[in-house]
Amino acid sequence: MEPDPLRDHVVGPGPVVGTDDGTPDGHLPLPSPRGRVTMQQVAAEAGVSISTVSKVLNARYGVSTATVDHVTRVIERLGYEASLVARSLRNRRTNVVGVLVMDFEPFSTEVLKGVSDGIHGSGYELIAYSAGGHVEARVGWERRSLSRLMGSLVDGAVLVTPTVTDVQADGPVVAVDPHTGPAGLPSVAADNLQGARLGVEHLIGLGHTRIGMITGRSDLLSAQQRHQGYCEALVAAGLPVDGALVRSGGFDPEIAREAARELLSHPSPPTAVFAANDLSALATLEVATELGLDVPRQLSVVGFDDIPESALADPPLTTVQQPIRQMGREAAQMLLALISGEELPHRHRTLTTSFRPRASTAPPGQAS
Amino acid sequence: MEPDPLRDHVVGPGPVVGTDDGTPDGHLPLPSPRGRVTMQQVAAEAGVSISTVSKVLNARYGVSTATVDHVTRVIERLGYEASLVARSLRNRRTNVVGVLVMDFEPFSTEVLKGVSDGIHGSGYELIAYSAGGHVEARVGWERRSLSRLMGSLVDGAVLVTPTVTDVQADGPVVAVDPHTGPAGLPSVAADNLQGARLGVEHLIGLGHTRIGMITGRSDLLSAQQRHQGYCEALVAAGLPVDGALVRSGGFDPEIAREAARELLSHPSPPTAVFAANDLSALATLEVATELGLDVPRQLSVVGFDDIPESALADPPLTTVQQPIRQMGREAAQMLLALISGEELPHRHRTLTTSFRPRASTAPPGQAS
DNA sequence: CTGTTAGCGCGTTCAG
DNA sequence: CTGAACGCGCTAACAG
Repeated sequence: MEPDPLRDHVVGPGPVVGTDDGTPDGHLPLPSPRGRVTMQQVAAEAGVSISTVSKVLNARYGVSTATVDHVTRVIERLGYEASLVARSLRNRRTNVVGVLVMDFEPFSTEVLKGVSDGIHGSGYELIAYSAGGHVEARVGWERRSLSRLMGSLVDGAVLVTPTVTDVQADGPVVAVDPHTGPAGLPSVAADNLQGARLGVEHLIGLGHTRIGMITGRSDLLSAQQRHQGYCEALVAAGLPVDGALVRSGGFDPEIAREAARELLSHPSPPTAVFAANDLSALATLEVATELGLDVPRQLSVVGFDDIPESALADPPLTTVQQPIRQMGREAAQMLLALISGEELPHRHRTLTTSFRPRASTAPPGQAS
Repeated sequence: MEPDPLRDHVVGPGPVVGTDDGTPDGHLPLPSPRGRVTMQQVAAEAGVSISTVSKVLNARYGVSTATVDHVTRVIERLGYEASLVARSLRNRRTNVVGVLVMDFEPFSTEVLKGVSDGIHGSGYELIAYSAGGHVEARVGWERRSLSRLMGSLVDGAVLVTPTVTDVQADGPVVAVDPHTGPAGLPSVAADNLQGARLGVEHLIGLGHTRIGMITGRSDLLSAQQRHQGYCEALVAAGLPVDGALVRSGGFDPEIAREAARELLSHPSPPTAVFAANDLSALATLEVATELGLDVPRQLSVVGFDDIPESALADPPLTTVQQPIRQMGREAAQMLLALISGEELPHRHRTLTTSFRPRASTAPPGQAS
């Protein structure tokens, strides 16, 4: 525990680690014995055959204790570890589950944490994969990812906000915040309809009558339901549903920013905005600041999700909480059940949402 | 945009998707032609050979336009996508970078977001891998993970809070929040020493004289430096450094909770606690609540990290901010440079920290 | 008890 | 212009 002043103890630049066996131009990537230790090398070093090493690794019967000991020692010394890839190619089972996301943003990473919780202690390892937000493949990324991973790298997968509904699951797959349409995949979702009503009713309760909305990715059930909840709450309060106050934000900060700009530049702008997710709400807050609008005195903003970031906003965002992390946990449990061939008690799980008042909402017209 | 009332449109339980071709007991996992579409099938369907399909996929010369067209169509129709695993095994390059973490907790997921930002538009895909917090392998998990992935699945890796220093990098590797000891790996870190001083000086400035600390994982440079900063700040203010007020929390909520309990049950307990990371600080807040202590009136708490969750705490946590996400970005850039064989301008990058006052600190003795 | 052999799915020569 | 053959690292049958 003796604190030692090692900082900046830089031992010279040294040779860069990079492509040490310079394969000049991707011309002939010879399988030169690089850093990776393979079974081949272990076998050679130990003076046994490859299959013996394999047997030792997998604790198969038919190997003398002496050999086991010897090989084990060599493995230790060489720091050998089986290549996940090679093993996956050979075996049907990999003991790895995947979380497939379009991008690593707050929602998907919260789900990831939940899935991580959910598989804890199950002996499974976890891989999260993102196709990198390639623009060309915004629709259908999950089919691509699934094809690339499922059945070879992972035993099952959790799909976060998939863009299509007809993902022919070649294996155990669970969707979180699923696509709209006849429920195909087993899924976990929040009660978006009720949540949206909670959020909008709060604004109505404060006295707002011109309430705008920035909607989400129109292909997602959640986005549709949040929009529907918005409409229902307005109707229930006897307020008109004005299409001019609704803009699409696509669950995307950039698009939402543009939507907010349009909404707030309206001749008679809304005094409150309900955003379909927190990222859009946060974007709205930024736009409001740009336009010199004071939140919440001149503009109220309500989000949806309650991602951790929303509390960091200025002002802290009033939002509708959905238990994202728990959704991940549930999805993990369903997935594990599917993998082990169990019957699911329910193919679709809906968790309740709750209202989280913070500081981005207030009664209208305090500007005067 | 027509909201449609599809919720709970459950189309009956239906047969579970599970192990459809029931391999009874893992006995003989025959390579039965399962869901996954392979090149073999594409070739058969298109009436060409496998290699032709491969050439079409990789846009190689030597295939007639007609064939290309035909094969492409079949690929489309079958929804074929090359298996990442098989391809990785064959090729040296995979166009995938990895983020290797011990566990998916707030810090590592923030780094993940940063890396994701950093590789955006580079054409690389991103995989995050966690060995699942297997208890047996708490030390040395990174060597294991690295061996399993590097050189076959990923072209390079970002290691988050590695436990050992001698990771013989068989390839491009960058560490975030590195291990203590002579700087081996290229790394990205925050100025922990200064940050810790900022946090403790704040407490001293408020008038605290009995300031406890919950330290971090003693093998990490960051933890050591934060402890050192704590000591230095006390000494600089002429305060005694009391070992009885220091407990190890190991950057782990459970351990930290225990440490906090001990610290606060001390005969003459500290009036303020500086925790080596936010997770520990959050645990301390919980313990304080359990013990009926009012924060910040009876106890002040300062954390370190500024993970998004810290603002959600009750009360919102005063902490030292380190730019975690940016650290991920920097690490990604360094990694990409290493992969493409460039020389690094600097092997070690240190980012500055800043103080984030929130509501978990106040002058001492307001309880009276 | 140990070594040999045959692929897993794909990319890449090298002959037809 | 196309197809057969080989090997990436590993595992599971089958011989020795």
